[in-house]
Amino acid sequence: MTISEIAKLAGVSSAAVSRYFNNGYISEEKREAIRKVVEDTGYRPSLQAQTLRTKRTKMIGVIVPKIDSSSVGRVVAGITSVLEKNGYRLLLAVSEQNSQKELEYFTVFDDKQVDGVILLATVLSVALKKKIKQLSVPVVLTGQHLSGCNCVYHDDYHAVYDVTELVLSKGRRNICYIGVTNHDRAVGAERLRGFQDALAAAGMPVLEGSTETGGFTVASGYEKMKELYKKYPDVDAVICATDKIAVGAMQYLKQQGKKIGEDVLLTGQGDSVLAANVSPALTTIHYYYEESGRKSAQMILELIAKGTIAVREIKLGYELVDTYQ
Amino acid sequence: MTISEIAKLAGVSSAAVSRYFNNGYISEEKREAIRKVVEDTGYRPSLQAQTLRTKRTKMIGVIVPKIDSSSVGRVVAGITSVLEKNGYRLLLAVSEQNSQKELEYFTVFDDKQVDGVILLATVLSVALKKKIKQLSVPVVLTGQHLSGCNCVYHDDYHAVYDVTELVLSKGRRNICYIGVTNHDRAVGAERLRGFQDALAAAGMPVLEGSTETGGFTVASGYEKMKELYKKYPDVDAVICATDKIAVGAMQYLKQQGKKIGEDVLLTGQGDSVLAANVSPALTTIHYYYEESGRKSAQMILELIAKGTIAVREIKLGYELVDTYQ
DNA sequence: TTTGTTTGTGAAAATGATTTCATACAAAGA
DNA sequence: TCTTTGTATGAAATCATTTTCACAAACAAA
Repeated sequence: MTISEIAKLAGVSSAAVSRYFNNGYISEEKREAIRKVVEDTGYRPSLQAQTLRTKRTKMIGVIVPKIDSSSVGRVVAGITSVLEKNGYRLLLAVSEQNSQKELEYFTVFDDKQVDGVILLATVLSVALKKKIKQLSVPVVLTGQHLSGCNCVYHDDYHAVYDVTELVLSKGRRNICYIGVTNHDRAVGAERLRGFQDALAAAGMPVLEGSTETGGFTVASGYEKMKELYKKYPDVDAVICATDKIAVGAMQYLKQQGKKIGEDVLLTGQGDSVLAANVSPALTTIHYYYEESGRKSAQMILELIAKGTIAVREIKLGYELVDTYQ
Repeated sequence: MTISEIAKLAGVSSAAVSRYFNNGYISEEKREAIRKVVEDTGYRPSLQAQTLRTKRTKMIGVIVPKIDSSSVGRVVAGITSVLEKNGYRLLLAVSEQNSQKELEYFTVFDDKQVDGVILLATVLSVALKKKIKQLSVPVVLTGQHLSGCNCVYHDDYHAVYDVTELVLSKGRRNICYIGVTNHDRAVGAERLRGFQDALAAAGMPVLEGSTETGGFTVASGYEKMKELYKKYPDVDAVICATDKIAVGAMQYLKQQGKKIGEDVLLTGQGDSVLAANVSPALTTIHYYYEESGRKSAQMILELIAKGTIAVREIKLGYELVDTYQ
């Protein structure tokens, strides 16, 4: 079924049918005739043809570092909920934390494949930043702050600052930290800085070699905890950059006979199902992942609708989930 | 940059340029001229126009019940890996376990939006089955068996049969079961049946009210365990349909002072990160989720390439992960 | 020499919509 | 009365490609 067949059946021109669908001028009489034919035939305009003509694909490209992650899942859920209400669809690309792939997907999306791109970023390489600036479709960055670029991110710094203060307030003094690469500004650099500044503000030195850097996995948490423990057997608290890392650390400490929550306080971040169900449950930080997804989606739709708007950088808050009360 | 501009620059017709890209007849001389111009301009054909003309979108629609799930994540990762190698992209739709939405997405995808659909199914309603049959693009069903329909699924029945035997072999006799709705054939009905048949084969009765049915969440596992415990305070093993459910059950049993792995054996399914990191680690079943994704993707690409082929129903195996040795 | 096959070419049709344009009528305002 | 404005219409152009078609040339087989 094409628009001209519908037009013929309704006794009007194809332009009239197009106007019928796009709120153009159309008399009540013809509107009714078209409505009837459309209803009878179940006709729906071809999206491909619309796209070719209007240059709008009604799709948003979403690039995620990995799919099997609770934080990513929550952000995507937020994005989906907004896009759906607005008749947009989500084209998913999984970069597998490979910056080369990330760039490739950007190129693919630039090719008028999508009307906008939401990037759940980890590492913002120079090449990536450059690409973002020169992309022909609007971009929203989620999870990282990049000044001059539309983004929605979390207050990682203050979150970790607060959780470190919390640990200090419980009298802990031998505090270690397990984080991730500084190339990841939000999860790596900012969280570490929050830890360091909170210690400094309390007049405590950051102990030599008391911070370790590893990957995003349980296994990495385990390994890094092992190394810390060699250097600091009297460690009484460990702040971790993610829940998974904290769970790995917990495994190692338990093996050493440490009682978590008593001998050693352990904190994660992300408020995942995992954090709530290890025992004892992890003290963790709840970030508003769904909200960041919703905000990102709203922002990209706004950018598409209004062309360029003033750059907005949205910082979301957090909640402390304290299980050691 | 359009194909005719390229043609003009290369001194050939637009048809020649099209043939250049699509392996049609073209002389060495012109091929070289076109190659040069294409290289200089960085021209890439418009996907929208190609789609309109060829009716091929180079996209596969993937419908998932939810995104924040480790099993779904793993299947999608498998799908992505195969699609990517073949120049296809993945259009993701999240049904949020809402069968109405599932149907809607099917309709949207049917509209020549995608070249094929992979459905990670939970409940196969009559309406859904009907829709699958009459869809104009090929469909592959993942995670559920539907005879006469291309599908990739797991041997849920024997997996649970085996794990139940394992529990029996450890001398347990008061065994309960927490599952999910029978409307989900694979996770609900088949797994329960495996449990029941294993008991029957061992000459044991399935105790009155010893099987509970709830949702897919930790909270549901907790609640259902509570109810079972009221009826069977001397329960010595609980088989659960998923890891999350098992973790919920574990929480309740621990609160009752039960030692997991001694007083009560507890088994989950899915071999998730969660299962490995609660303590004690859950005995669980590893299903080949990534493989099911890869197989599904291969199948859908084959269906697209060759038109209809003989229906294939692929059953994948499993591994027992026994932590109570 | 004729016939057939393979290779090569560009003009033009086709894909299915939106949008521009030219035109027309009626009502409102000056 | 004359001009403006808003509503309404369909023919035709447009979007960027692939595909069909008609036609040639080259070469082999009959």
